[in-house]
Amino acid sequence: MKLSEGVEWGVHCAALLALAPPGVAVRREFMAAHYGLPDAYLGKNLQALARAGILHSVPGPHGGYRLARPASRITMLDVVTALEGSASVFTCQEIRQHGSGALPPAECVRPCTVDAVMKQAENAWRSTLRSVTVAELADRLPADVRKRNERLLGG
Amino acid sequence: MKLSEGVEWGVHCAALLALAPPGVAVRREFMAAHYGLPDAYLGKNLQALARAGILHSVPGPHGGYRLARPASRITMLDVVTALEGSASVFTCQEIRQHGSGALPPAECVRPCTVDAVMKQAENAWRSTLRSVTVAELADRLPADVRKRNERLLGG
DNA sequence: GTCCGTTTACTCGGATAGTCGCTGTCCGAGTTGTTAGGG
DNA sequence: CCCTAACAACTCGGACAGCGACTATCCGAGTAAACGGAC
Repeated sequence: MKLSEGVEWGVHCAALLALAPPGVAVRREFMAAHYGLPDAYLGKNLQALARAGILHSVPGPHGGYRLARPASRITMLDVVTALEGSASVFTCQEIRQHGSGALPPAECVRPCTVDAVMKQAENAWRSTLRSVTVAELADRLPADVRKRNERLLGG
Repeated sequence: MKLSEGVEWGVHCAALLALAPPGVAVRREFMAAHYGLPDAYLGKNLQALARAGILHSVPGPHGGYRLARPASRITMLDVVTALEGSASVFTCQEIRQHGSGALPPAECVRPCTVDAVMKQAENAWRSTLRSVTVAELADRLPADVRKRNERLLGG
């Protein structure tokens, strides 16, 4: 039970792309070098973000990746879901209905309590991630760092 | 990113053990049959719970597992942590300090914003799981089911 | 009848294979900018 | 000088190995009960 390493990469790269001028694509190799990541494998993760409609990929010279919509409309949950899949962390196997102690369907009209608590916990986790946008992550960078990155991406 | 299947087994078995008379151990095979689980592999998970001090294992005839402390003092988080490990779901690799865009240590006095949000989300998740005890799970069973299980375990 | 030693059966525990998904890498498809040639 | 067409370089995209963790299983170590015999 741990998140893929690429989640951290995706969030940081999205926050970095938020500092690029609108419509400008950033090369994959640049982001990989900027954060010291393996170039090819980073592409694997950015692909997933592009498929999810979070990033837009531009091929050819002057190509790269740009945000598919304003950074203020991209939450951390969006990035995590795109990279980890939308499946629940916990999937109830309904073991209460199996084995020698199986409950009859009449007793299982109400959802499994264990599953309910797990879902509630996961919702709390998701809500926290949904409450933070990529734009906010970019804004919370130190001012000088933000300016430096904007200069690197703008030129 | 998904929980081990054994988590569900562990929680249900703990809730079942909460219905057994104090001091009485329940055989592993009984629990496996009760929920339709693979006997040997269930043992692997119960071992982890025993090592974590949640269950107490009793060898020999009339042996089995019993709760190591009152069910009201065992939370779902305890069970999950025992089976999945205490490591964080997200581990910040501090990529902001690596690569060509590495930040100087002076800029990294404050923790990484991404890491902070991830920790906050995970704390929300953990808090929800910590708020429910195994005793409550057992109490929320339908009354007739609870009585039936108590009778199965008591005799 | 009581006590003790042996036997027996039963339970958990760790060590051992199999499978799936994440990690890491490579080369090909597609697009754009460039450049050379002709009008 | 301008237009066109072919070329070349650069970018992402999907297909191909490597590794670790979860899944599944088996047999041995240890224990408590039961049983038989002696006193």
